[in-house]
Amino acid sequence: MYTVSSLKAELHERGWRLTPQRETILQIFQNLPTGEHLSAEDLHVLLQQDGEPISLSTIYRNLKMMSRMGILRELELAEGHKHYEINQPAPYHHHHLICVRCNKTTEFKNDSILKMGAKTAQKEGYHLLDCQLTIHAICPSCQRSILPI
Amino acid sequence: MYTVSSLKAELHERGWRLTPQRETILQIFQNLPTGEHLSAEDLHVLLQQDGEPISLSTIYRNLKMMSRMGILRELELAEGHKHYEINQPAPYHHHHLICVRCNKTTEFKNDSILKMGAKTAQKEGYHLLDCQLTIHAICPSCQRSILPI
DNA sequence: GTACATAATGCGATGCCTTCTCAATAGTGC
DNA sequence: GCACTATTGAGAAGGCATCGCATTATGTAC
Repeated sequence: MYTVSSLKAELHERGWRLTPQRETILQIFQNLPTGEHLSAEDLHVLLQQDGEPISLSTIYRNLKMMSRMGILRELELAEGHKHYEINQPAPYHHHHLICVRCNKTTEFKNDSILKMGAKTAQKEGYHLLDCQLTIHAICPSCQRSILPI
Repeated sequence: MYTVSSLKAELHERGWRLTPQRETILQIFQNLPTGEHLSAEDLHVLLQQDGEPISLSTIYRNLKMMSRMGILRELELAEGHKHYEINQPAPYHHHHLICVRCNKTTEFKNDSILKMGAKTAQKEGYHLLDCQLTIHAICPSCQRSILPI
């Protein structure tokens, strides 16, 4: 599990600082039930409710930073804005099946996908951060409905 | 290859119409070299240069519609806006490796991923439209640079 | 412990991609 | 050819995300 002290170490390596805001954000994601993901706005509201508000600018900046460090995954689901979740190795690592009509999102696991992703990145000399298989499809219920696309 | 007449048939099934604009957009994507993808804006400019301008509203509407029909793939690369390309089966089907620092995007093929995606969709009763493995990583050149994240 | 350099925060303004509204246009079936 | 209505085009509006800058505060050196 990625800890606050490993975050601190990694930040210091680059001459950056550990702030209470960064620590809080990391902890929120660590305590989130597996497979739950938050948008920047969700996180903003959640923190206000918890009585430790963090400005939206800071949230956006740190979500982006933590994604680029490989700590978080940036998900493009179907709602038109990004979602974030903690980035975990197998066997917690998972992927998403999305209905393009009702936006219903289902998780599924498949460890060989992560292996393939790692192999591809390695072959090209890339340092892997995240690897997501996103399936766009139409769910059974939407297939039955006559509603337009 | 998906043709104009199959587009027409599929539109008519739903009570929709084949317009010159839709025909033009489909043809542009069909004639694009494999692996090239366009943003809405790219397409808009391209059409103006070709002397058959189509309004941005219409472009956005039809790109979305054709993605939801499974004709186009909607790609989330790293530039902050969507890109589109024609959706092709194996062995043309491919995936993307993206450097989160310089946004360099590389394609790679792996037919077993499409098979897994199809199997997953089928198992859940979904009608598959598209399946993309997106790898976020840091390219060799950016690993060497000292530049911040 | 104190002081300093500068990274990070918060606020509001700004930007950009995308969607919406609505009158005008044009496919389709009869 | 006519009626019906899906579609288009133009501009306005919306929403997510980023930027600029004054203020705050972390980490380091003394």
